[in-house]
Amino acid sequence: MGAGDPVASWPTGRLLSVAARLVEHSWQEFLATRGLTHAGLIALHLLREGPRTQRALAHGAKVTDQTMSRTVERLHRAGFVERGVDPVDRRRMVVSLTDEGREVHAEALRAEREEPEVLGAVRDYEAFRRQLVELVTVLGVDRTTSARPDPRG
Amino acid sequence: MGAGDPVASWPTGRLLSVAARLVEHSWQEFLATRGLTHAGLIALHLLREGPRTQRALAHGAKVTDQTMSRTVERLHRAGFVERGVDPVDRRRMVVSLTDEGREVHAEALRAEREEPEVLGAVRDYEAFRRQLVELVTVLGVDRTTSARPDPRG
DNA sequence: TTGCGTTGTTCAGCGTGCTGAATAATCATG
DNA sequence: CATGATTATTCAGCACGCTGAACAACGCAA
Repeated sequence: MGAGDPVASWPTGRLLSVAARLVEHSWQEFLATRGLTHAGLIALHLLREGPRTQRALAHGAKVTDQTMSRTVERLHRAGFVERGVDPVDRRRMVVSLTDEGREVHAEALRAEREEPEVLGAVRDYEAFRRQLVELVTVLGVDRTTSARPDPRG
Repeated sequence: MGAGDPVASWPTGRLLSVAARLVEHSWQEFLATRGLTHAGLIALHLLREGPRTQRALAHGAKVTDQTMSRTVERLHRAGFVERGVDPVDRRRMVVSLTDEGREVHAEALRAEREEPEVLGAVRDYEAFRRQLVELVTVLGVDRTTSARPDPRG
């Protein structure tokens, strides 16, 4: 029994963090058996409508460029994405899905739809999600390397 | 502008994870200037009513023993906790707050109360928190090393 | 063309989570 | 008392987030 700790007294950030871990944990088996990870899955998701640069992926996933760099590298090692230098701007890496990547992402979407079992714990699930989306949208305006508040003096 | 990524289509686990990061990020300055971290703060919080073993802390924080081991080690290095071997059971490490630890925790509590600015993004904040608490409570029954579902045959 | 600021990616290093495995102390048994 | 299982902690190693810094390619201006 999980006794003795009044979770209700935790700061919201910690609640979110623990909730995230617990929910993502329920995906571990699915992901592990496919050689995929949470971070990778979001990148795949962002690539579903066509190739993107790493920076675009980082921005879309709301992580830093550095983090996305490693995520893409991992996805590439696993064979889920292809990377190539953008001929127009050779600084850029253009990332695109492989067939395997597209396949595993489709499978994840299916599993996602079929397994909301875990979230049965939440009463008004839709409202809860809306609030999360709102929070992420408002706070997550920028999560890139250059996160200066005011570039102009 | 945070454009081009329909956050609303993300899986809930990822939404939680990003929300957690964004909210915790808003605490970074406070924590960094005190040589404290998110993980450490929860441990301090759990110690406010007296000494605890590391395992108890891990259980309370819903992390593994291994993770708590490092967290406590860091807190100790920073001078916020004292560790000692339990004379009754010499396997156990008994962790207790130092004066500095108690002080910084009190300060954090104050700051927490004064700065819900960030969460202004959430409409029904109290309901949101209740849902989080519920989620964590239901899913987070056990997060220890020994996570066998049913010890009895 | 040279020079310099900007941009896109990567490297280094740290904190926090995990799993698996080692170690040490305790408990339970013979 | 020896033996083995359990318990509490730690070590090793990985994933994923961050910051700071390095680097190459681009863009613009002199």
